[in-house]
Amino acid sequence: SALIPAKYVYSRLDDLEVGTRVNVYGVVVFFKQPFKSSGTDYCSSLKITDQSNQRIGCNIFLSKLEEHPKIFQVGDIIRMHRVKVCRFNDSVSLINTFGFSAVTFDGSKGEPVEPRTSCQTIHFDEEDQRMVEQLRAWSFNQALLPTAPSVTLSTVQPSAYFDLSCQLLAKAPLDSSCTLLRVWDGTKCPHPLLKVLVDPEMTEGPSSFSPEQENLIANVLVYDNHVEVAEQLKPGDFLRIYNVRAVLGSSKVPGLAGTQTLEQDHLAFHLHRGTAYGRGIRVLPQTSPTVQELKSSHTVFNKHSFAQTTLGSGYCNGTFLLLLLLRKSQLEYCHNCWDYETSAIILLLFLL
DNA sequence: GCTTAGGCTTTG
Repeated sequence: SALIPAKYVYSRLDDLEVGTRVNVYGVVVFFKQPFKSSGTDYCSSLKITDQSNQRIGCNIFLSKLEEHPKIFQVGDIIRMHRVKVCRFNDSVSLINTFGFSAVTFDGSKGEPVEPRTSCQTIHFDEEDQRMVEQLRAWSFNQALLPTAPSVTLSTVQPSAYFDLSCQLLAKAPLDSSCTLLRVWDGTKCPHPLLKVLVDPEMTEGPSSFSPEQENLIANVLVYDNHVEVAEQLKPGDFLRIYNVRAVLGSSKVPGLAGTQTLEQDHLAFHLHRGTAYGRGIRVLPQTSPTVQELKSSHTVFNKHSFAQTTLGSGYCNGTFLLLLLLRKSQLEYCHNCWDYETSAIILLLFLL
């Protein structure tokens, strides 16, 4: 009867028989955010392991992005129902089949066991609770979770590849294959940050910020396949940008008909084309520990909250810009500097 | 309509 709850049996990863359809639990040791395949679906590519120490590759094809497993970092735990065991070359891999479902969990010992899923009605019982806790304990002993503190704008080393957790403030397409994401994480980068000149008309979100804010904002250039993902992002979103590269030195920036000059010795951030090394962008939910941490440990999100920096309309907008302009002119009078940003503010004042 | 990808020796 449909009223009898399903009892799921989970296969160990060293006990997968090619051709069968199984349910599995595993710790994520590698993953790519869903990307467009050359077929009709998005593909999530990941590798998992369990107490058997086998490492099994999985490919999940689903047309709807929201149905893909919500994997945020290596060490996350994933449960998959109805995957087919395949053989590719000489190794066993898993692929989703009809009725597939995936649920993920934070992999840290002691964290509450909260299933992450887009599905409203998931099966989750005491056995699942136990499975997650056992995998967490095992994974902790195997040191499968990243232990080093995450890299921030204040600790990033030039020429490093790293995962950046941040808030998106504004974005602008620079050309057909490159989009600028203006982000901050609440920390101050010790290196001067690359400035990018963009057409305010093309910018989503504020097109200028106070000088104090500008000092905290990193410009991330995302290329090719990431442009499409960037289009879906909204200013205010919390993001993790995977395998972003910090580049110190001169940077050629596309846009404004190629007029942007090289800026020497500024730190630029690039998300290169492709999905190698897990390159990609993910929106983090408000409930994620990372977002909670960003909000609580860095007062910048409260002091200069996004709502306050977002330009409204009419009178308030004009007042905000006027104050911004006055503050800018005070700050810059001694430098005898009247930059593009100031000109843009004046232009906007006239338009309002 | 029943494939798609099958990490990875990055770099505008």
